[in-house]
Amino acid sequence: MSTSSRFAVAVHVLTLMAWADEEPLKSEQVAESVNTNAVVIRRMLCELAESNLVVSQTGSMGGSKLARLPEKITLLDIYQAVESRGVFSLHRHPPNPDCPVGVNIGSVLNDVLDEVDSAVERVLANMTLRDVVSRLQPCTGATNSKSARVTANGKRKQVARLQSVSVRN
Amino acid sequence: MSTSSRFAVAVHVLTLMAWADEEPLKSEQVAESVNTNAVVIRRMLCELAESNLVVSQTGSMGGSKLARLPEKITLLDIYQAVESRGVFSLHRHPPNPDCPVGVNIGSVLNDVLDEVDSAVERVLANMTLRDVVSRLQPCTGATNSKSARVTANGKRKQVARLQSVSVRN
DNA sequence: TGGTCTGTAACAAATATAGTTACAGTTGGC
DNA sequence: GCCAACTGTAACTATATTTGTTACAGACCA
Repeated sequence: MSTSSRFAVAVHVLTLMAWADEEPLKSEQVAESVNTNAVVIRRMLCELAESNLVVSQTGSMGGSKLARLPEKITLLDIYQAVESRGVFSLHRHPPNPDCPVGVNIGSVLNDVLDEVDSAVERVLANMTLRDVVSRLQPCTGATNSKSARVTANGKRKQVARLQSVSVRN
Repeated sequence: MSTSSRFAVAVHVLTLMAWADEEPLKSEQVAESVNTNAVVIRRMLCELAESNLVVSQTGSMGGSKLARLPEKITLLDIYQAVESRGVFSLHRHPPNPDCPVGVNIGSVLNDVLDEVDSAVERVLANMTLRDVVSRLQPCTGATNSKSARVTANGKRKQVARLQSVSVRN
């Protein structure tokens, strides 16, 4: 479905900043960890800044850091900052309005897809950046996090989630 | 996120067949309602047939119809038949393995994304094709459907879900 | 046997995302 | 003030994915 890795990259970026604590990170540094171009990172940082998740400073000695504590940033905040559309789309071209099904299916589907979106948002709202950091380094403190919730994940997809298309070739 | 309308089209196609009752529909007829090419429909019907949701017959007087009653087909069945991947993807290229965050973020994200996928599947499993048909024509019987559930959908997305990109221009 | 279908291959078009180059503007240190 | 090191952003290319189209082999019924 989704051909976009924007959410994954955004979580990665913000996790780096949570990890770096208050130290501002340069787009080059972040790009190196994400393994992409620094401009891609800067574009994303602009979106994250618009949603007040990071603050950036231009000029020498500049860089970006979190706008608030990791426990105050949910994955839903991140999702909404970088993904514009819901998880499914409707028809590319509108269905035939002369067909009794075609004329009405759109609104029925809209309701269904809104339900799906809400379910996704509920899951993401229940996890914070702090939880992600805690799972990254379980030895570190952060005892009052909700990271246990993450452990309770369901079954695996049949189709393995690959980290890269290059792996497929 | 999703650039694919496959799920929406698949629900539309199967709704037409539920509407047509036992009458087999030709791919041309279906294509006319969906407003697309008949080959696109036939491709999708092949996938739906592989998942045992429809049966098709070749030759003159041929066509496709549901393989079982609409109340025995959930939206999850349809989703799994036509959408191969989960709702989010990971990085296009693997992150830097020399970075403590980069090397571990993939597995943390996988857990999160599995949770999201499960939530989506739970929603879709709770609605059947019969429910969709009921919502399409509220005057018709089908009193024992779960269609009331659909009404309880959450808030609307900020970005309206458009039926067509052409509307944007 | 001919007309009407499906199944499928091969390709073109449209769309979206990611990556790249280039450069204006901001900032801090000297 | 000037230089070096940053961000912000435009313009473009590359890549991937989905959708649409044409063409045709094979199935089936009358």
